[in-house]
Amino acid sequence: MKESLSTIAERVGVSVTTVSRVLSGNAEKYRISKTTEARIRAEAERCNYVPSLVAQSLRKRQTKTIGLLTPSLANPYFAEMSSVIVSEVHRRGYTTLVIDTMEDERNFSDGFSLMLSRQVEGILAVPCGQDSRKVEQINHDLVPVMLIDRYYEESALPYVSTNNYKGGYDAARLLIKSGHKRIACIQGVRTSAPNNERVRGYRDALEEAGLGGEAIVAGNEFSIQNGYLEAKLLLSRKDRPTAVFALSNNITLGVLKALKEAHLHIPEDISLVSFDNYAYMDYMEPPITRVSQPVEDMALLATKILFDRIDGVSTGVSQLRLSPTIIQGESVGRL
Amino acid sequence: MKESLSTIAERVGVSVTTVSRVLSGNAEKYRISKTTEARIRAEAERCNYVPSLVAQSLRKRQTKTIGLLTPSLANPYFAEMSSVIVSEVHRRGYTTLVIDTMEDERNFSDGFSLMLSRQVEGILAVPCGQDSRKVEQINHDLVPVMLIDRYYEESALPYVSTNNYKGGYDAARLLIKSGHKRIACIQGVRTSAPNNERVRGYRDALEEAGLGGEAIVAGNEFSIQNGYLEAKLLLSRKDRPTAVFALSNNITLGVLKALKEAHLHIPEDISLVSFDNYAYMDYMEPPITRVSQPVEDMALLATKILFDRIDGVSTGVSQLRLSPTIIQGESVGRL
DNA sequence: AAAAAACGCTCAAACGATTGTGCAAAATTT
DNA sequence: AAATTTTGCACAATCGTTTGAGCGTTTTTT
Repeated sequence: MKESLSTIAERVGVSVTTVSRVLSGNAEKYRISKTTEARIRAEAERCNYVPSLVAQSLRKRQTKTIGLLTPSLANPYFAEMSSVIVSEVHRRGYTTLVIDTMEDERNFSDGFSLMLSRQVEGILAVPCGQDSRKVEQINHDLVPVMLIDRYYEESALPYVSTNNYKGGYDAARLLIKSGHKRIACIQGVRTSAPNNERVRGYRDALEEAGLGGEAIVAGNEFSIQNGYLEAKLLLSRKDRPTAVFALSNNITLGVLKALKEAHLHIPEDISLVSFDNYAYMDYMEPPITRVSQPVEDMALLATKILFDRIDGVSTGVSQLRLSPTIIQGESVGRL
Repeated sequence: MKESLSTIAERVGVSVTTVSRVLSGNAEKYRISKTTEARIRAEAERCNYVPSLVAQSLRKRQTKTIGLLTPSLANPYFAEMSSVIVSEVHRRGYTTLVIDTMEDERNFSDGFSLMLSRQVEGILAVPCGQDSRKVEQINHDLVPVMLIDRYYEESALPYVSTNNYKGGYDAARLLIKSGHKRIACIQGVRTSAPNNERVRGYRDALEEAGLGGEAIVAGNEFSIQNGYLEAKLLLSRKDRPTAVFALSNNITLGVLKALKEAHLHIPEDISLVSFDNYAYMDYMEPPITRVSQPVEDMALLATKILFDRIDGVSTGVSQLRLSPTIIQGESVGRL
């Protein structure tokens, strides 16, 4: 049932070497006769021979495999990213091993070790946690590592990310230009570099407009619940904000729930800008104005750089931030 | 840099065998002295030894790997499914190789071959296309295959799917009980078994209520555009339906767009029931009533059955359909 | 007709692990 | 003190490939 070079060799009556050379397309190079070649090919065909990539990997010392460590496949943002990566890796003749770290630093670290023992030729990872040492050592000594979306602040590890600062800045500018002064920002996890960059952009925009004192930054999780709770608190303030900037799609959903409970309408009573772009946002009432991250480009670029490194094409230090774009909905009112 | 049993053996001054036995935890069994064991462990630790799963796989003839073939990781439904599978497989000490077939039958078939050459011990797949022969042969001769979500009509291949018939039936019943008689159904691809089961359930419910003649089934794709176009057509009929049953979340989004353009409000002017469940549906205006598929349970069950088969625990023919549940929104009006 | 070249294929080692068997030295029993 | 058992480890084959080197035949060259 399970065929190998030797079972074929035996039946055809030649050596394993010859079979290998024929089936790997080197018949000509090693002067195997047309007749022998044909007989071997026929037999391989007949018995449905499939070469063992495991054996090939061992011998050739390349597994044609890359590892992907994502914090949550269930999150559409990372799912889309993974989708692009998996396809692109496949297009290049490699296969992807996927591990979902579930936002856990321990899983992340163990995942790396697993990838190493599986001899992957490169690793694409969305990091969890703050400690970059292990990753740096692996990247330096063993296989190329490429970070996506998140990165370590003080590290030289290459990454591709959204220009989150610009996203935060542009969103805040948009609201300011529409006349808003009390603009609250509901953030996600505070240890995440992208989150902090968004907040920094938001703060700078306010500062620039002479609204530095008005900045309100709340929240600590990229979840619906966090968005809901923080929005509840914001709405109960005496000086209720006139606009909310939600730093993720889930936070936005939570905000929407709170607004609904307070019978507040967008954009008449309050304005809303979200981070992240999903199709459904166009179909909300009203459509949500949002900062769209270039997920596909990020994934493509990260994959390309990783493969360049695998192929030995030096690209120097690459720490890239791609510009987000604003998608206009109708959730921002003029004051 | 790259350590192996032999580099360690050499440095410690023992045989490869001994190192192997110590590091695989069999020191006791093979009477390796405590001192030797300690020296080997220390050296392995020092040089960051990571065993090669590739070499182990070749020798032990088990790769501890399973393959996952999904039609579109970018689709949140399959992303969630994949998320559960990847985690569950990982929990069992295996790793998942992922291929995105992009709904292409050729990719699907090639993906299977790739998985085989990588010697996976089992395959979880959402099939594309109609031809089950290759899959059946592989399942019979080589490695256990388990289908999820979709399945082949006339095949004995094991699968876990939603009870789509019940989903279609229940949704239609719900609308009928609310007084609707002209209930249109917008479907997805007509070669998909789940799609057809949903339609069959819908038809049976209408039939039962004496509305057999009223059935309207339109559409041919699980896309926003299809939902939009078909809804446009439906709305332009003289006998406009009073309710729409959209067979996927994307179709629903398309319907919403068409309704908005026609200035029709849900549920006053028209009712809507969707298939698939996503958090955002609770935050639409109004929240959408929908048929929720038990994605997590399906994924868990499929994975369990696959592993049972890998472990040689016979489970007989398992073709399972799990009941969907209806999540009540406010998108269905009484007539 | 002898020498050289081309032909067609095989040998054997290697990749990095695992594992049944074997064997000398030490410890124990008789 | 001889026989037996236990201890502690090594040998060598194996998994399924790849690959440099080699070797007998046939064909071509001179």
